[in-house]
Amino acid sequence: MDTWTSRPETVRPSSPAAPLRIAVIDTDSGFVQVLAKRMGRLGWEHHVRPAAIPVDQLVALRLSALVVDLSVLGPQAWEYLDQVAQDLPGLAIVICTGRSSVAQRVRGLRAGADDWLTKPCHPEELIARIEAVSRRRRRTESRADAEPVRAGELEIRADQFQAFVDGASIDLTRREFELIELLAGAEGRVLEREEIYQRVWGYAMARGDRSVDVFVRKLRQKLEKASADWRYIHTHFGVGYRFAPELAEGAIVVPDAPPADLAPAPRVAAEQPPVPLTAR
Amino acid sequence: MDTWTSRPETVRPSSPAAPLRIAVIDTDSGFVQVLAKRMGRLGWEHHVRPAAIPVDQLVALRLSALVVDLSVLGPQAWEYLDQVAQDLPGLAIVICTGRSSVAQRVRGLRAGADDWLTKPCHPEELIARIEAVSRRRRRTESRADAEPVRAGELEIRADQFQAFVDGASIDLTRREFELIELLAGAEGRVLEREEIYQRVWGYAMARGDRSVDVFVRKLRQKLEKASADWRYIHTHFGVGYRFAPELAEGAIVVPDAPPADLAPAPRVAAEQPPVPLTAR
DNA sequence: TCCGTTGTGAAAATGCTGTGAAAGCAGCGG
DNA sequence: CCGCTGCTTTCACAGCATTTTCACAACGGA
Repeated sequence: MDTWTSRPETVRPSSPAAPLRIAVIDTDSGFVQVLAKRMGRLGWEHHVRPAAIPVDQLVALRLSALVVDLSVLGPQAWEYLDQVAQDLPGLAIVICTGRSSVAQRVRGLRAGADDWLTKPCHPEELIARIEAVSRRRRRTESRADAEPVRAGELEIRADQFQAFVDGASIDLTRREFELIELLAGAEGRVLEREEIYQRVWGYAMARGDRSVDVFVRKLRQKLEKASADWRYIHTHFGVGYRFAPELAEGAIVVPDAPPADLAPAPRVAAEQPPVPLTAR
Repeated sequence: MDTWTSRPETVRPSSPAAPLRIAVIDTDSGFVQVLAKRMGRLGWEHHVRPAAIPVDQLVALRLSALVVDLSVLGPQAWEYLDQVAQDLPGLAIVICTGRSSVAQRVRGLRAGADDWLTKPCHPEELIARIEAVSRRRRRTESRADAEPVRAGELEIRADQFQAFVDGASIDLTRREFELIELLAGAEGRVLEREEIYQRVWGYAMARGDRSVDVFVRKLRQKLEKASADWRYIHTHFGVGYRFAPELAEGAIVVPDAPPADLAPAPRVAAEQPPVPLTAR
């Protein structure tokens, strides 16, 4: 074996980024214990379970990654893997299990697993693989210090889970807030329903689910009531929604400091034809 | 060993999504040959090199993933890995190399490698791991950060599902957009109707289906209205269509700083014979 | 000139989105 | 334990944007 092994093996410190949330499904108490300690020291939140975690509970955990020993799951391992991968497409899955055939590993990876590690393995390698697999994921930046987003007359304050117009709360529910936060954060991009659902609800959208539409309606109602001259959420037919504050047609611009006559482009227009609700 | 191994090991067919672009840096000709054949059959574009590929060349290759045997790189392996990971953060890196220590693997993964596979290994497992890694990679990138394509007066923005002229939306529907996106992406190549249909509609075109023609017409109409001096979509009789922005015959080239008196582009010479729509 | 291919306009079919309301659910105070 | 309350999910329907289909005209190539 040649030279690439010869250089010093300094291990770069792991990034201090946002803490990961990990669940480990395993019964090997020794292994799990070491792992838990290591994750604790890294500041990762972790849950250890000796059996499969139902999908809806997984959703509630809002994990970054799931580590599974397939042998713990018994005969339903593949089924479980399929289901988790399908319902939580954003979740990183690392399989860490005993001896296996190539075909099994291939099957697992194709089913949606992100990595497959064979036991016995060194905990540090597992940690490194979890990191590698989660690297792209920029989960929750702490809401606390996120500065308020302003758009049109709207002010979105992540630290309060609330949006304001003129300093008055719009009175959004949690989901409504998460939705508008996501849309507003996407900065004018069109978001597809599936992506919206996935990121707000935390799991895959069932075919035919209209929740996103319904919440968009509720948002539009509340926004309309509080900030009538503005249109914030635009529909892209067959695609999804886009957030962008725009003055409603027919809205009269009231200047901040009234130089009433040289009026900076009062965009009005008498009888405009009614605006179709869909933008494109 | 228990029951999870007992279920049938049907391997799910890999997704028919966009073909991957892979480079393999390895000197093990036998292994590489098998690999290349397999990738070929999957429709992946692949390059095989017996030595490190300079970073600027890597950029030009526009890869989805890079497979490296570190032992080929010699003493500069780590350095190279660091550099590639840093300069091409969007590139998936799979290390496939001979025996290694845990510390080496950890180091490689921390440095930015997405996976590490130990030789000897089964080509199919490597393929599956490349797929897994690309899958994850692609999820995070999506259309969001794809930069706009410009052609003639046209700007195609994937994140908006829309095309613009002068910053104004052309008002394309979803299918129209997907069609022009495909055509523009093919950059001057002639695409056959079957291929267009297959890639935009997602399934095989029925004999006699005219949808493609109809949508080309709609696109041409909208493009003509917004960007009259340009012809973008060219018909190739008996074959299909080709996208290429070309100044219309008879269009007057308006200089950047227009001499005010010869008027803003009164396009057209008197009766030109109508331009044949078909190019050849 | 003839035949198959492509352009065109409009009708018909499809299926997406907006909407109001009812049904499900979780938390709470009594 | 019960019923209330507010939020979320589901449903059915109306309206209409988009897509598909069709018949026919125009055109390209031999």
